Amino acid sequence: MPSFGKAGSKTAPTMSDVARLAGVSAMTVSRALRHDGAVSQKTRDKVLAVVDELGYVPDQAAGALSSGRSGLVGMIAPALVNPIFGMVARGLNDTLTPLGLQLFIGFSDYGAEREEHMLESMLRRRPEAIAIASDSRSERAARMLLNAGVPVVEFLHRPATPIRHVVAVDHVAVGRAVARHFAETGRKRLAAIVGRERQTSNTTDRAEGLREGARQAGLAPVRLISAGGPLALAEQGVRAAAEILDNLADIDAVLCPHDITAIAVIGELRRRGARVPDDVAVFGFGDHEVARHTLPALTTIGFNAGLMGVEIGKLMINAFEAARLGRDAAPFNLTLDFEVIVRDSA
Amino acid sequence: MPSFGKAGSKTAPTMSDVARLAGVSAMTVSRALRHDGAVSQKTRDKVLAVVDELGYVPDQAAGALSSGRSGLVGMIAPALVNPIFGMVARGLNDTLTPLGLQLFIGFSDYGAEREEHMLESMLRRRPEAIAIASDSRSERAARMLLNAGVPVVEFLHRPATPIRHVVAVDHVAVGRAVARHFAETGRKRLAAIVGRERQTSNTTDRAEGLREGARQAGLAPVRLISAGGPLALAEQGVRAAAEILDNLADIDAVLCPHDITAIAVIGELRRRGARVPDDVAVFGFGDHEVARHTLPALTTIGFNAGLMGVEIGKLMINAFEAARLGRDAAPFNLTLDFEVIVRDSA
DNA sequence: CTGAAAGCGCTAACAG
DNA sequence: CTGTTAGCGCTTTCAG
Repeated sequence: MPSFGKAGSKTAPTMSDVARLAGVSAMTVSRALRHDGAVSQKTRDKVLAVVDELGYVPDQAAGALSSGRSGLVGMIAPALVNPIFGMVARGLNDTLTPLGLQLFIGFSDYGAEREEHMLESMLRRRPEAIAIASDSRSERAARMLLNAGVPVVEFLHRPATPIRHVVAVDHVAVGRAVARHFAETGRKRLAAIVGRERQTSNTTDRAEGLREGARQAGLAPVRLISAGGPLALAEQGVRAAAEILDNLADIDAVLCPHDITAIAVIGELRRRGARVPDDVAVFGFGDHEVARHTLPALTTIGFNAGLMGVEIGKLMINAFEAARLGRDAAPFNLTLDFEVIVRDSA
Repeated sequence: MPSFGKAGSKTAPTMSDVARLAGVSAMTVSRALRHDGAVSQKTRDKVLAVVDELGYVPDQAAGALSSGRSGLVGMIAPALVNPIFGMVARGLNDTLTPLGLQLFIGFSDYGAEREEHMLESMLRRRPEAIAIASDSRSERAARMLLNAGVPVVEFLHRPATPIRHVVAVDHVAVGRAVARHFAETGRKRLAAIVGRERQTSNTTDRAEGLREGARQAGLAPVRLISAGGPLALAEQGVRAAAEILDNLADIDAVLCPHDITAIAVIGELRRRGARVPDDVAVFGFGDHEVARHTLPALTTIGFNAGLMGVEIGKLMINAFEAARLGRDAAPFNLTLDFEVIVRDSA
């Protein structure tokens, strides 16, 4: 009777346990399991039978250490509860899985400090590529990204000085498109809800576009409503609606950071007696799956978040290929289309 | 000038590089970095200075291999886009972070096969604990969980035969509570939207409770509407509403698997001329942040998903502690409270 | 408080 | 097609 490990011990079987029972070397087990190199069908079958019998699961930490490939791709996003990031993650994951790569996700909770921490713990795992959507970023985090030595893809929002690759939506253009819609539908005094004060983010970019558009259309200057802090999406809407009613009573159109926020704005506005869109037109962002079902149905901006994930993945694959050939992939800058979806709220 | 690695090479600095530059042994660097054992303040400072200068980031694969601790906790959930899981992840993550553990998340997309795959790739990383919410589960997956050798916490739904620990909501009780509400508000013919045919899941459990409650209240037998497949939440609602209008015209109350589904049901019902709640009362699940803001505001079931994550984490910590003492943590079975939140849709 | 030796479980690079 | 040898970069264990 073959023995491996101490009898009755709970330690997981190792590759040499499998090798011994299969009557081959550990190297052959390794090859059989990875479909690497050539292993005769007969040998492979025997190995796989033992693997199955033992319930052997290879230890990837050991494999990673030895091969220098962690099999991990990191993604850092501001929040998991924002479904846009969930969809991006899904698209990215689907693109990476066929390559044997796993997606490792971290949330920064919209904080530069937390993001920096997340990034550092992610780097400890030696990811083979990094996708990151930053809301704000510390200098140290930027430096880490620059020196990561692996492909970095910033997404959703194009930073002023990108690390290298970017897959984004042109948020300024979104803001302009929204301004155009508001102008065409007779709105005069626009407002935009933005995150708290920051260098620049997608909400401030859209606000900037809205401002430009408003100016061009000869409308009053756009008012900014700060949602303040990393609040839940709906909570931001409640605050913003209160702000409009209490301090910005002349506003007749508002652009929200997210559809969920827009729904809350509408709800709160209505609760306090204002009519939507009659008194205030409300514009969402993201075309969340419920946007078409609410009353009023949301006028919003749609873009393909899943595709965004897929494109991020393709960029990474491309960069891997370039690295394999000893080159650096040229910085790639992809702007995804968006769509103005006019429904009933604006 | 000290040298480490090949000049100009892009390989990340290792612990011995740090050690050499700091004039100490690698072991001392290791200790200084982990605040483990005793290192004089002076030595520690010197080490940290070098670490900073080099931008050294320890390789956790090596650490994991050597220490036998991966620093990872795995979580497997059906879908990332369902915000309930995002909130659980957040609570769990917050509980684990202070212990230096990272959460590694995988999505099964509501498929047993995918779940099995996810679980296997997760096991390769040797997680120190596993949280899993299964919609359906293969036998092999169940075996893997049983033999994982680390604490396993099943959550959200209590399976018929739990692996060990469970943190769940009593979905049958939820169903009964909903039936009670429907009965008290004069509804006679109830329906429940459930996932596709499966052994048992939280939607089928709630349907079961609804059925019991209806029977007790002397109402007609509950009709089941199969949402079919791993559809998006809203899409399920659209299908279900169509089913009601086309084939179940006498239904006057419906329980939905999720608030997002409920919103879609209401939207579609209304689009096709039915009134909510007058013709059909619609009950959601989850108390999503928008539930209180929609028109009509959603009547739904609320429970604290973040707390669920926290409790899962506490259970794990408890199990770690037990293991440290050479014992096995007794199976723990936690049922979280829920709340019937009556608003306008039912 | 610090260091030296040994090895975690795998895979790269050669041999045969 | 298969095996051997040598590490990967840390941490454990045991000395000092």
